[in-house]
Amino acid sequence: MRADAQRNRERILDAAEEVFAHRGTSASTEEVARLAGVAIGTVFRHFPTKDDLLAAILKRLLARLAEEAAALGGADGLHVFFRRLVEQAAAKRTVVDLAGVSVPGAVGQLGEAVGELLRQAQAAGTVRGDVGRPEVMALLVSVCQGALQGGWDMELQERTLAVIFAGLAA
Amino acid sequence: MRADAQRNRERILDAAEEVFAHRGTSASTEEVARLAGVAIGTVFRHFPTKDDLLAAILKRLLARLAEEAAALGGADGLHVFFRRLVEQAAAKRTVVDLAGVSVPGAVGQLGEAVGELLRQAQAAGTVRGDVGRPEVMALLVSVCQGALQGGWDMELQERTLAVIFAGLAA
DNA sequence: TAAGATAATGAGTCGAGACTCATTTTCCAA
DNA sequence: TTGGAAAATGAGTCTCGACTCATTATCTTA
Repeated sequence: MRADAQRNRERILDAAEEVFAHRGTSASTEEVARLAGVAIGTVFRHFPTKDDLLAAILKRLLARLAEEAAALGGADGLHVFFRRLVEQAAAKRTVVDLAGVSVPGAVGQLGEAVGELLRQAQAAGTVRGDVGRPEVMALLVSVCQGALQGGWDMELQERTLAVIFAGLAA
Repeated sequence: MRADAQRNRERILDAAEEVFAHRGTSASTEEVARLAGVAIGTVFRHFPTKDDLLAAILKRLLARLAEEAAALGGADGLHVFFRRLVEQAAAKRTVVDLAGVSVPGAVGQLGEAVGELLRQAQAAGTVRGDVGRPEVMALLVSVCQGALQGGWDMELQERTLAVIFAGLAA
């Protein structure tokens, strides 16, 4: 791959992440191109359809989250991760909007990391033993969606998470 | 209002609810007209913009939910309502998609009804006293969103709600 | 029942945004 | 350097869906 192509690909991904985070996935490809400082044709050379572009940034986002999750651990790693995700969701739209797009494997990777956080929390006695990974993932997704939608303030976020943490607690 | 106009208005609302529930709010007005057995111009005579149509069915939906909530009560009325909402969300998309549209008053009405359910549950000792209406509403919205997105099966739904109920429990 | 008001019709306008491609520019290997 | 392959450009095409309006049909009241 030529050097300029590589560079532009990165720029486009960065711009897309920014634009879609603020305006939602219905923002136009044109706008992404403008922010990336690139012609629209260039965007479509790298990502033949808009969905390809969305899938690419979703993959990046999920990988990044999985990495973050993997870096945490201990008794309250799961709690920290929960809180962090919700904060991101409230600020940006991307992760949440993207649920329609499918990126084989990427979700699984995040699931693994969350599963590990859950295991550690259970080992530390912070979380009940009979809670499974699926419902933790479901709760994560739900709360992100809710936070995005409702535009929660800090207090509401705390109170809502408090209920969920209480439900998870041993 | 002429009799035919009244009849068509109802047909359009019913059709819109059906169409948007299945295909999401991005379904075309054309399709609503087709299902209602009416020309597209008729839809726009009754609802000048698509948003007006969306607002109208949202208002109906919220009123219906508020009514349902008001009809419940007792120690586990809140739990029943939770479960019912989540089931609806998993089957239809409308309520959830519509979060962008605003219908002054309608949400407040639902909030009242849920607040009453919460009060009764707390009086019966089924729910902790320090839980407030805002976080209950937030949880409701979140779980509906999550269920819609994730296409939860029965088991996942139960397990997820179990965590939340445990968090609410006294 | 007939006139006039109200409503329905649906082909057509308009704008937006995804995507194309002939042309021009940039890179890089020899 | 330079030739040719790879990439970028951006005006233009195409589709889709919201919305309009001149015309036709239907209701209702006197």
